[in-house]
Amino acid sequence: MNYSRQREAIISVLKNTTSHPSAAWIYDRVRIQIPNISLGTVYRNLAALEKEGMIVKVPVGDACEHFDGDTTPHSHFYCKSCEAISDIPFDPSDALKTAEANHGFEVHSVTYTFTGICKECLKDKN
Amino acid sequence: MNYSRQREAIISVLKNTTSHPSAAWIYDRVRIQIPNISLGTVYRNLAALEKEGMIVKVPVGDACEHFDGDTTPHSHFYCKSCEAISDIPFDPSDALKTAEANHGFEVHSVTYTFTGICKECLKDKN
DNA sequence: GAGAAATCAGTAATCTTTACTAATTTTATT
DNA sequence: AATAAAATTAGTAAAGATTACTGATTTCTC
Repeated sequence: MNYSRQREAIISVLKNTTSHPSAAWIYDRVRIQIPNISLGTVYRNLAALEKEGMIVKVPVGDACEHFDGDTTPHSHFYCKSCEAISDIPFDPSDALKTAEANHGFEVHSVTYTFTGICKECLKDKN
Repeated sequence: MNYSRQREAIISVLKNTTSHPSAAWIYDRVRIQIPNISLGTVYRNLAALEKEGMIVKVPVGDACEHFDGDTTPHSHFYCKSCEAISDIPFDPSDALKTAEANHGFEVHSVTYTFTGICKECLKDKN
């Protein structure tokens, strides 16, 4: 993989947020530095980085894909109300070993997603 | 929610497969019974059934959404090679309790997705 | 059976993502 | 530093998934 300024900027955006952003959000951020970057470039690089294991996809079941620059073992919480994705320090790696041992799969990653209503949104309801 | 023949057919398709199908797949199946059903009807009913908790979304990070008629606690394995989604009898409900207790979220569901290469695809490689 | 509410079929529109192409940038080599 | 091959990009077009809309049909309640 050759160097590119665009890819560096995308990595930098992803490594400096905990918001698990979509491609569109990343595009908006990167455009501050590189105003004429193409949305296709963002998508292409996100796919390449995911393939290399440098970033992680976080599918939560809303309209679009989300990405995470933090590849250490942890879990996610998706709020159905405000649609935010937050981290939960829950290491799923034990389950990974169990799955490989019991089912014969070659497991590359485990995504553990909790869905519900977050603390802030619960507050707003009362 | 009023009765509709279309919704019954959709539920029936979902309850009689373990393949975690997409809306398009469900549409094709239901059309055998109801040839002029509309794709929009399938989407609308899937959303309504999911809201009611009668079915479950299974986001795996491919192009489209998948659905599961089995709402009992279990987990999923997504094969990156053949793109099949299979069940794993891994009950995530303990983790749910942990998340609620430690983080104050109101957790509605937990999605535990393993991603990798399934047994059959591993066989094909050799 | 009649009226109100819910649902539907069919179509159009929207949104996300991918594909394509000619131009630019990077890398390796001299 | 100049050069050629390979990788990457911007910009645009196309594809695919999902939602929105409208007038007609079906379901429910009385």
